[in-house]
Amino acid sequence: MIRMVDIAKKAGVSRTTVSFVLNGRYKQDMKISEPIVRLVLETAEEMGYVKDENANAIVTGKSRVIAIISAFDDYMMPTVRGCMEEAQEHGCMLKLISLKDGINEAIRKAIAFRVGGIYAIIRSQLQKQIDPKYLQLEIPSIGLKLHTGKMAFNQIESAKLGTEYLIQKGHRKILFWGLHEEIAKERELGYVQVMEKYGLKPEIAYSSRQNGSWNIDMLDDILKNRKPDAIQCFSDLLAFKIMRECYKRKIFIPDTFSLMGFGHTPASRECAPLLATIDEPYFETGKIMFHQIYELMEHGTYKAYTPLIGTLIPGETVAEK
Amino acid sequence: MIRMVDIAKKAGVSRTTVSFVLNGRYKQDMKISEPIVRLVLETAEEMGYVKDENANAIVTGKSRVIAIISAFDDYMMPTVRGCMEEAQEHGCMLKLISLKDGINEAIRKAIAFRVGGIYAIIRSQLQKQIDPKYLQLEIPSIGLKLHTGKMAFNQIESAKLGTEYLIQKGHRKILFWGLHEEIAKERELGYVQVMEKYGLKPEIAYSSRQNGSWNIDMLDDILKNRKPDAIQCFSDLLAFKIMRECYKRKIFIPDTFSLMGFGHTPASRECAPLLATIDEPYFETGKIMFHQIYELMEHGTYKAYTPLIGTLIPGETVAEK
DNA sequence: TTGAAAGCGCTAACAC
DNA sequence: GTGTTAGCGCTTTCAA
Repeated sequence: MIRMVDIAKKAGVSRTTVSFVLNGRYKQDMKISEPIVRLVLETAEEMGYVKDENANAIVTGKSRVIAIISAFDDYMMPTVRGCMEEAQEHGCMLKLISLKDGINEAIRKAIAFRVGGIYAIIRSQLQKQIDPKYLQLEIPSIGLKLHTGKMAFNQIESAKLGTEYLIQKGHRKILFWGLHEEIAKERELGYVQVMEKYGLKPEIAYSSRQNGSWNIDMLDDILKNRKPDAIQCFSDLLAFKIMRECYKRKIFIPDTFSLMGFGHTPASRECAPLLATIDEPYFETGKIMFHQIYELMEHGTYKAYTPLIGTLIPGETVAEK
Repeated sequence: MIRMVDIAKKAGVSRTTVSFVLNGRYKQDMKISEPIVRLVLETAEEMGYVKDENANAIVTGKSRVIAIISAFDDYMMPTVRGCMEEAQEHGCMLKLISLKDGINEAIRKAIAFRVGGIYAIIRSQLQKQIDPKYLQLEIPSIGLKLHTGKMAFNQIESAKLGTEYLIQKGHRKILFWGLHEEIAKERELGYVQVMEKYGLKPEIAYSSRQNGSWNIDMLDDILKNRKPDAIQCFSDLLAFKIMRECYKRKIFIPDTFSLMGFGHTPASRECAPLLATIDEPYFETGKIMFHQIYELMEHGTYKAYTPLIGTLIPGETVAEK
């Protein structure tokens, strides 16, 4: 591996000169003659010099590495990619740390590598387990303290898009199929607000959790008795369950009723018929994550970003009425 | 950040002693008294000492960081997770480098951080673009040189599982729907071998690429004239396309014909009806990736692993005949 | 403009 | 068993 001294030797200048040139400091403090600057730059290039960022970090005490601590569920790749690409744009790198050995061990690993910042995407349940000594860390972090680091996404406004779309397509009797859980409730709120805005009566059905999935036993009752024009689901996954049940019963969508999901999950792009849904901007979210932690690293503070609003993805499950 | 000297001072011993104790070297070369060992260990623990891995890497010239270079497509999260978890098991960390700025810039970044190893998951197209100077790198790497780093997966044997399953379910007239491309051809081979083993006549249809997807215009002809009991697709994505076309025509699956995919993509777990398919072990693949690069880092060589065979995922698209 | 020298946190050879 | 010392690749202060 070629070092600064090697360049200095070959170019016939001192190590300091090389350092100054390579760090662009010749423009400010130090005035180094144009030809020498060029000579050094060319020699470095020609020798294939690549600065050792670790040595650099040790001496400056500043690292451009950001640790992401998370369970890295399958759907998170776009988020990670967004964060990573934005990081690279700013000369930073991402180090991934899994929660496999617990949150405290994960933090320890981040410290061991003296990362410049930590972004944790973890449940508040885990936040509570963090060893207090890690909460007054010298390393800038987001997501370790309770109720920080929630990814910025406006559930309410995003859900509204779906309801607006259904109404615009001529549906009036729209049922929201939700869950008694925080995020589902926010989406429900968006639905209710739009319905009321149009003077329509909100109708809501709730599933309960049933070993990892949700129970949709009331489907037959809903279709036979409540007969909605359209069903807006709090999530794509629920919509898929409904689609499967309908397929079994040979009930066609959107012939019998229109269907709207939420999430724009990979399956919504492949299923038959293609599911109308709301895209959650995971990639953009990753970018924002980076900007937050970067601001914190650079200026010691970060501003809460305006939560993102999703995008309506029209599909084949919504009929024109 | 607390350092070794701080421990030495507090414990009243020398820096060397601390270093030896903390690196477990007191067991071999140096004999350090039991009470001192304990004293040092306790002091370190109590002061919340975390060794600086970067400083360590600089002086030993060995880094336990592995760079993964890839486009990080959405489906790759399980692979990354498998690799990461296995890495952590062995005290290593993963650094992700995107291909956003090109393969050479990605390699440069890996070098800049003096990573211990590089695993690139890139197309041979990109491998050809690599600056030759990076091919005689001092850093152990897999996937940079042409035709290395292919993830270990036995397409042929995995595809066989699907055909065997269809036959076992009573199907005889099975059509393989493939593509004139390498991986699809391997899967086709598996199908052909099983068909011949049972004395059945292989029948194959080929799609051609059509702006990013595949054309399935021959579907009607196949259903009307060739009338297969079952169709085995070279990939889930093709199966989904077929399912969508059938839905439009109100042709039911598996009533009219059985359908088998390949890949166990997220959509296959949600679509109506649930698609029978072959699981590609991405998580396991990630683990193997780690072991390969780790072996290379530790012993300068790695053995080709026996390619993994997928797992049959029964679904609702295959009927009992 | 340039060079010498100290220092970042750590390892390791060597003498005590 | 323990302390001294040099050195890893880099930055940065201070003189020249």
